[in-house]
Amino acid sequence: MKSPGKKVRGSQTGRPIMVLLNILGQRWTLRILWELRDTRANFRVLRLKCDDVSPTLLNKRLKHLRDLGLVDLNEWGFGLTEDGKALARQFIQLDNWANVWVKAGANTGQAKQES
Amino acid sequence: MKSPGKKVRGSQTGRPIMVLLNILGQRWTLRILWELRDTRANFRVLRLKCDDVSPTLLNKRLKHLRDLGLVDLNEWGFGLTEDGKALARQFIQLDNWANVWVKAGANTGQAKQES
DNA sequence: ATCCTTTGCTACATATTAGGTAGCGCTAAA
DNA sequence: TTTAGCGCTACCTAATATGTAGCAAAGGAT
Repeated sequence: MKSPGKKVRGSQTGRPIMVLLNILGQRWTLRILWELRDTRANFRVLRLKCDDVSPTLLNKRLKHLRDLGLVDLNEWGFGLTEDGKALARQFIQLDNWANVWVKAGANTGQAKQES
Repeated sequence: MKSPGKKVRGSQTGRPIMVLLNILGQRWTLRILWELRDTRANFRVLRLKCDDVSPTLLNKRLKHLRDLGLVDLNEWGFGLTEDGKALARQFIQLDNWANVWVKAGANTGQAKQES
C-alpha cells in the first residue's frame, strides 16, 4: 500500500549513515561495489562477476547506484564514480578485517543461513 | 533452477570478504551492528533503535550474528563481541564518509527506492 | 499462591522483494 | 538481412520480510 510519507523499509531519519546502511543492506549492492572497485565491466560481465545475478536485480541495483552517483556508465561499461571509489576504499579495509576474522576461526555461517 | 549443491544466495566462493559481504548484505544486519556499536540493548530496546523491526527478523539476525560470534547476549542485553566491535569500528569510518558524501550534494535516494 | 511485568523468542498470514527465463529495442558489423 | 552484442524489461515463481498476536520463563508485588 504505502502512503506518501510512509517508508517501505529501513530508517528514514535521513541521517547519512542510515541512508548508506539502507543502501548497502540491499542484496548484491555491496557485492556490486566490490566487484567494480578496481575495474569497469559491462552488464553481462558484471553479472558473471556477481555470481550470475538475475539481470532484473542487477539492473535495479545499478539504476539505484547510478541515481546515487556512486556508479556511472560509459563506453567501457559500468564503473565507480569518484564517490563510489571513495566508498569502495572503505571496503578494502573490510576485506583485510574479514581475512583476519576467518583465520581466527570464526564461523563463516555458510552452513546455515536460514532458520 | 538450482542444482543440489548450489546455494540460494550470494557467492559461495568462501573468500572471507564474500562471506562478510553476504552477511552484511542482509537487511538489518548492518543496522543492528551499527546500533550496538557502543552500547548494549535488550531485545525490545534494540527493536526500537532499529526502527521497530519485526521481532521475527530481529531474532533471526541476532541468532545469525551470535552464531558468527559477532554478537552475544548477557544480563545487560545484546552487545558486540570483540570481533563484532572490531567490525563495527570499520563502520565508524563509513559514517564519516557518509556525512561528507551527503554534504557534497549526493542524492540520498530516499525519494525513489522502488522502481 | 495469583496476578502483573518483562524477558527473549515464535507462529502464522500477508506483503514485499529476489530469482530465473525469455526476449525487447538498439547499434554495429558482416 | 542476418548476426551479434549491448543495456534493459516483462513475466511468473520462489524466497524473505513485515505485522500482529502470543508463547514460556523469570521475577516482583499483592
